[in-house]
This record gives sequence, structure tokens and C-alpha cells, in this order.
Amino acid sequence: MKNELQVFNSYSGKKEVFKPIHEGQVGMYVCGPTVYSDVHLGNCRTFVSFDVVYRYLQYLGYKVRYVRNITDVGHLEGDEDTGREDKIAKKARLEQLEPMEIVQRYMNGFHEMMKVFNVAAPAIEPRATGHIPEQIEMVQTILDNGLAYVKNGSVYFDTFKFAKEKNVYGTLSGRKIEDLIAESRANLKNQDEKNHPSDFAIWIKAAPEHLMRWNSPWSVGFPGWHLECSVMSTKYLGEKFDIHGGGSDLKFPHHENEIAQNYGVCGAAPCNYWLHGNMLLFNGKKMSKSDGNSIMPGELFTGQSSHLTKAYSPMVVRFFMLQSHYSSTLDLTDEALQAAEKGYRRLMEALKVLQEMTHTGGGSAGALDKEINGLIDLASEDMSDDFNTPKALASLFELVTKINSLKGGQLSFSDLTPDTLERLKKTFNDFIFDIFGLLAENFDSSGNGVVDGLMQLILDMRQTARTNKDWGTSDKIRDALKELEIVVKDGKDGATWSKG
RNA sequence: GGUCGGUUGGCCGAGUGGUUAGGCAGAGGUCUGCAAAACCUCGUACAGCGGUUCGAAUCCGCUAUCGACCUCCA
Repeated sequence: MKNELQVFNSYSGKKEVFKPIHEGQVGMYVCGPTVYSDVHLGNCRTFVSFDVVYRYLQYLGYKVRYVRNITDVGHLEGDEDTGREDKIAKKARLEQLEPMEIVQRYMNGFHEMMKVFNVAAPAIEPRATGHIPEQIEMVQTILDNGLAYVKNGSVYFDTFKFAKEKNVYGTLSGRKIEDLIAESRANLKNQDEKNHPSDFAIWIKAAPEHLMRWNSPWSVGFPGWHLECSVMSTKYLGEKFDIHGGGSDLKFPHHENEIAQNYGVCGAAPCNYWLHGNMLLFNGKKMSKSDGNSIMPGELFTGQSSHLTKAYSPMVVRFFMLQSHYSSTLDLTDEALQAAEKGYRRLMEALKVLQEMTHTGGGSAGALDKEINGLIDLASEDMSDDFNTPKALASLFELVTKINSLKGGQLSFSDLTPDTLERLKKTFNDFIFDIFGLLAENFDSSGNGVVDGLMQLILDMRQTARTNKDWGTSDKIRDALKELEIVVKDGKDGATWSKG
């Protein structure tokens, strides 16, 4: 069975067989959020995507050191008119708080949201402000290596020189050196201190009113945004590690510059595989904080948005995300979420049915047995094919039909061995919980003992009515419960209930 | 304007030279006191035009259209 992991490497633009630097171990770095406002759903998608990558690598038996940073300084506003203010410093000024209060508040919010989405915590979550000395050191090394220059207390990376010396600048984002050179003549006059428009700051001299500032050999200032990732990935994963992930919108300039910095320090690229998650769309356009086209997770969970007809639970949203490939754009719509909710429930119901299923004994490995084993194998192959969750999910849904047929009697246990049933149980459990990171939301339990007890009493009374063929009472109970959004399902072994 | 990527049945969304993706919705049927659930069957989709090929949704070209990046973004 071929089941070796292949990943799409954004750097080469090809799907490649994944080979870790150290056997059995994986070093993975993912760009985390800048904590200057609440996380929106687009952010969540990226972290869910890499959460599945993290989980699957572990499932395959790799020991993974997963580093995901928190950006809490250095990320400048892009708008020229505002004078390139640090995002966190700006928020602090507007809200009259310490920058670190801003950072703490939104970092807490971010962590809560990751928990809600059942995103596993990384092994290390370093913060940029916690690595100022290391960043100063790296700036010095880049200066020593002749790939940066000082201007009025700020330090800039010399992309022009780097591009001429090493033919790598622009590879990741598909930019051409010739364009950079052409750009220099046209736009140079607009650049204040930089020698070249594509040069970027690795240390920035702080304006007098700037709140976040540290001493350095060049000025009292703060580090450039791109630098932290080079510093922290190198510190915790080494000069060369396996996987670097992030949203596709970070390819340029962030990741391109990160690569440049690593060359500036170590003379080599930081990692072997670049993985980029694609954007979550909302109304057909990229969900983005800065242009206001976004929906907050909270609005989804409460259903309080003009774009939604109802509330959706976190796991429904997670399932919705898993239904597309991480490298494809995904368009969020109310209709699609409704479909996802039904699908998620169907999957989880089948899981429950399966868990309670016992083999009737005997059973031979016939066609059904082979088919089920084939689908189980297929699900793994799907995941090993660049973490193709929608394909793996499709394989699981084929198995859902088998499970329900076994329960309903359309298929017989005599056609599969007890071992296969056990394997099926284990696979479902592993995929749904360990790999997909879904949680079982109790639709047939309120989490409240009193309510569950009352429900049981009601269903018992209804059963008595049904035994007496008192359909009027039976239907009255069912209809009344339906009004309360509780659905009663009559099965062979009595009735069950679930919340709307 | 430059660069890149989409365009798949009613909706979402995989696939990528010949063989069923899957989910949701819809139609018919089985089961059931009825219903729900479940199971079975069904639609014969790949933006348009041209080309390559025995054969293309899948490769090539052109056109249309949407989007992303080029400036902060996950």
C-alpha cells in the first residue's frame, strides 16, 4: 500500500514526497496572529488547516515540534497616510492603554477562540517582544554579512544586493528580479530613506511619541515585522527545519523577506517545505480585517448577523472548513453552513452508532469486508495526499452508509470479520477526533441531568401510549416536542431524541 | 497596469487524459400506525470557442468572467 506523505511545496510549486531532516521528527513553524484586534473567521481557518497538518503528522507517528508565534510588535500599518504606525501601538493610543494590555487582551481572545475550535496548542508559542535581544543580534549579523545598511538609526535589508548575489529573492512569490530593478528607477524618489523600494526595515528608529521602544546599537527603536519569524524559527527549530506554514497572503512580502533574512544570516533558506493555506471568502471576497469584509466567530455562534438565518456551532464551522482543501479558497455562505451542519450530524450519528455496535459473531472476509477495508485504506491515502481532508471525508461518508446499513440490517455482519469491525471503529475514532479534531456535540443530551431525566420520562410515557396504539397521545407528544425543536426518532430499539 | 490562480450539476466542494468523488437540497421507492431517521435508485455537471489525441472536465491557445498578490492582512 502506498501511503507516503506528499505535500505541495509552495516554493517549488510541486507536490513532493515529505522527508523530514531528522527521521521521525518534524519541525514546523506557522505564522501566528498579530494581536491588535479580535480574530476573525479567516484567521481561524488558517489555524484549523495547520492544526490538521499538525495532528496528521502526529498520527503518522512523527514527533512534532510545532512553533506558532504571536506578533506583538513591529507590524506597521500599511496606509501611507497614517505615517506607518505600529498596529499595536496605534490601538494602544486609541484606547489609552499600555501596548501590553492590548496584546494581552487580544492574545487571550485568540487563545479562547482556538480552544473553541479545538485547535491544539503549539509546542512553543513565542512572542516577538520576548526576543528583542535575539532580534538585535540578527540585525547585527545581517549588517556584518553586508546585506543591510543603516540610515538615520533605522536598519534596512538590502534586497537589491541580495537579489544580485543570490538568485532567490522573489522565487516564493513569483516575482522577477528584473521587475525589482525596473521599479528602482520609477519609484526611488518616493522612498524616504531606503536605497531601493523593495528594501525593508529590520530595525526601525522610534518616533518620540512611539510607545514600544528598546535600546539598540543603532537607535532606540523596535524590530521590523519580518525579523521575528526568522529569529524565533531559528532559535527553536534551528537554521534549517522542515515545514513553514502561513496564510497565502503572507507569501509576499512577509515570507519572501523571511527567506532573505535567513540567507542574510545563515546563507540558506530556513525550511524545506513551504505550505500556504488559502483564504476564506465572504460574499465572494477575501475576508479581511483591514477592509471590513469579515465575520466574527461569535456572530456565527449566536447567529446574530444579517447574513445568517441561524446559529452554527464551532464544530459545524470546523467541519465546514474540512470539506474543502486547505489550499483552495472557501466561500462562506449561510446555505453552505446549513449543508455542513447536516453532514456533520450525519457523520457524528454514524460514529455513535458504530461505537455502540457489537459484532454478532462469526463473519467471513467477503466482498463487504474487502470494501470496508479498502475505504479505510483510502481515507489514509487521501490524507497522505497533501492533507486532502475533503477526499478523506468522502471516504468516511461511504463508510457511514455501510455502518447505517449494518445497523438497519441491509448489510449483514456475517460478511465482515470482527477484526474489520474493530478496525472500522478505531479508524472512525482516529479520524474524527485525532486527525480532524472534531468534538462530539451532544444532540441527544442537554448536559443537564434534570432535562435528560425528564426526556426519558416523556419518551417512556409515549412508548406506553404507542404500545396501546394510542397514536393521538403519541403524536401529540412528538408534535409538542417538535415545537421545542426536539426531534423524536422511533427506531427498532425504542425512541431517541435530539436537539434541532 | 504587472504577476498568479479560479470558473465543476440547484448550493458547497474533490478530482485531473478513458472508470461513482462526497455533503446538502430535489425526485421515486423500501421500512414505519403516520412521520422522522435509515437504506436503495435517479439527475448523466465540468465558463465559451478552437486545437492536440483513438479519446479531454482534465493538455495547449484564445475569449469572457471572478478573485488574489503587487501596500497591512491568516
